[in-house]
Amino acid sequence: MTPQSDGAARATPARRPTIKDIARRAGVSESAVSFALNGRPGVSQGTRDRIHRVAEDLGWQPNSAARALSGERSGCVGLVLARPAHTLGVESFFLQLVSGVQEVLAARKVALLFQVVEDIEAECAVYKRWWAEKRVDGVLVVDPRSDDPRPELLDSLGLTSVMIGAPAEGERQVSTVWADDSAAMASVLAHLYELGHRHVVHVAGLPGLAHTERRINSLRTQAGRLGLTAIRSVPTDYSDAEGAEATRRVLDSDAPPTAIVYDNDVMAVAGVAVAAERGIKVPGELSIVAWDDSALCRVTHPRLTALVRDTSGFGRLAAEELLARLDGGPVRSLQAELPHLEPRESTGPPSSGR
Amino acid sequence: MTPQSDGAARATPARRPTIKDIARRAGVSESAVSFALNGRPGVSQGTRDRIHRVAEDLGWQPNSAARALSGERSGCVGLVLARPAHTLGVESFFLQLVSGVQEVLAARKVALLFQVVEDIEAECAVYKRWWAEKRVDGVLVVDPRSDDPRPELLDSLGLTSVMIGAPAEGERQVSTVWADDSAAMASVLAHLYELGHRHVVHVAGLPGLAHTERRINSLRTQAGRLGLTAIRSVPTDYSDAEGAEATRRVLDSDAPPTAIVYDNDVMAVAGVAVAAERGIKVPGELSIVAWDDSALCRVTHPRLTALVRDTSGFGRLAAEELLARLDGGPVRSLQAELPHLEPRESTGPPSSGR
DNA sequence: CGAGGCTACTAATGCGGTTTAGCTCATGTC
DNA sequence: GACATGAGCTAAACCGCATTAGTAGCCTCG
Repeated sequence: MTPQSDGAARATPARRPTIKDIARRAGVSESAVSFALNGRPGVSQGTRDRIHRVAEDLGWQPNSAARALSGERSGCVGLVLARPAHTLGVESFFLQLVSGVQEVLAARKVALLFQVVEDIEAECAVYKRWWAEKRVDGVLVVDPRSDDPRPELLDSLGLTSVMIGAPAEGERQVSTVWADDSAAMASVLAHLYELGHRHVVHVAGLPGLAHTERRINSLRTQAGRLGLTAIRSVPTDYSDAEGAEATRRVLDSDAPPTAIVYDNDVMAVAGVAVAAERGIKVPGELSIVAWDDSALCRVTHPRLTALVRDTSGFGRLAAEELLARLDGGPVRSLQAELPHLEPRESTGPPSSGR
Repeated sequence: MTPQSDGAARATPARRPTIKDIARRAGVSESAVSFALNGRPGVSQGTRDRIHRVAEDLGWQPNSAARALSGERSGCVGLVLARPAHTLGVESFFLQLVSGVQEVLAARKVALLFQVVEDIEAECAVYKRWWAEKRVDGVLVVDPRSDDPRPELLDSLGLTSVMIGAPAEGERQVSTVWADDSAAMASVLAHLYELGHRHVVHVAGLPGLAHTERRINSLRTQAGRLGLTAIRSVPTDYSDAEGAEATRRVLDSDAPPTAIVYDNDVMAVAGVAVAAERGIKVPGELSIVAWDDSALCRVTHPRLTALVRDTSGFGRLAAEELLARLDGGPVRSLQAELPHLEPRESTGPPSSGR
């Protein structure tokens, strides 16, 4: 193969410097370099400084593979998203979460391994493989479920992990970062109650997810407390299609609600579209609340009242807890800041006619 | 620290099996195991089969660090997203792209390292660090710009890479996967022209991006060819806010257009909201086209005519090209399937009054 | 029948770090 | 002045795999 015809040929790139190079230039042994660069005792301050200077000069960075092989850290944490491909990408939640996670990880030079899979079985398989390959030091786990198999698996593998979204069940060595969905639901209902709504429907997300269950339960409890009569939750898969479908069914029922709470922004927007389609005035004849704020909620007409969460802050919190755990910290359960309701134009008093 | 009080303590997890374990169980040397498991010659079929069985039994997986250290592959590719945190997460483009990328990578057991940074300088720093740490074998690069510094950097580092979105400039060793934005813009304009529109505005994306420039140029060319009179492009940052703002300015001008083409779905939806706000009928008084389809385009009222691209297919194509390059394939420039227009309810003939 | 060649395997080395054991020399102690 | 001590450094082993350089045994052939 001639150099000029080989598509993959290129000028030899600069060689990566190693601690051996540093040792030679600084006139010390490789071990001294390792000690100095890792801040361990065994080298004088003078030598230490000299080694640091040389390393800087050479632009040395530790070879992550070598470090992972000898030390026990790979400098990498993982995040798996189990979602069928077609439901991906509409919600802003994940990218925001990830951007928060990154902020914290990047500061500590920890990389994030990301994988999208079809279902939870595939997700578990990924954890097993990552563990066997020693690819990650720990993982962030999203979408906790009621009766979730993952904590047990992660525990048995000894993979340090942080669950994002629901408090831990049982005695697992899994930290948790969660938001108080119950209190949030209570604040949404309080808002609607004050406006005069007595008949509210909750278009919920996937039934298996822990936070869905918590929201549904909270809805029941609050309804009892406030003395609301007709309330119920309708499960969906979070897609715009099912959100619209659920809205149609609910509006077609004998006693349609005066307000609907949607478990994500996409479904809420779909709900607005269905109302528009039928000539139902929002908020005059129907009030709408979206769980999770995003640009979406601001581009509809009317703009949507939404439950605002600091999603990227949530990500930061989770990443910090994971790093703390990797540093030997205890298993903890951390609660994120309580979401607050941002009233906009999609909620108002119900029309007296109904 | 006593075991029972140590939060991080846990039952010793199963030890990872190594090729040494396999060698012992199979009664051969470690090298024989390595040969057998990597499909190299030097072992008889019988021994090969036996080794494979033992490896299977033990649930062996290659330690990625060890492999990266001895072989030259890390089994990992990278993707950096340079976006200010607040503009993240609204577009469906990236998650869809990533999900396509994953499909291909997962099949080959290649991991994806993902990073979100603020700007292109930080992006370049990440490439340098990844290279120095030998963390990735190659990278996928998104959001190509006119006058992009990244191909040169990647080339000098010798980091195998695939640009997603624009054909390569110059003589860089960088493959490209791109869509024909010019032809796509032409098809959008043809559609509007046939409906009778002669005055079209293009609410474009970020001015520095290569595909933005291509779309703008194509708009000019086509306008000349079709004999459209008043046409122009307005740059934005892709956000709903700027999309709405641009729409207001355009509608307030002396000669408002009869149709607007938006460079992404979010801005198009924002445009619909502005029209609704002002009581302008869509498509009666204003036709709207969104570049990129998503759930968003289907939940508005009316539903939006959109330019549909197979985004996850795009991701698959890019990932395949990257793997091919890593296997020694030549630098190529691949064109993705031409986007097609999906006419929905937001486009129609212009009102004669205008 | 011995040289040469092939097959099937083993031993040894290296990748780039970390870590343990050991070594040298100056210092303090009684 | 003999001896323990500790600071400051080096040599060597090791992590788990890939790879190169053998080596032993068998077959072929002049």
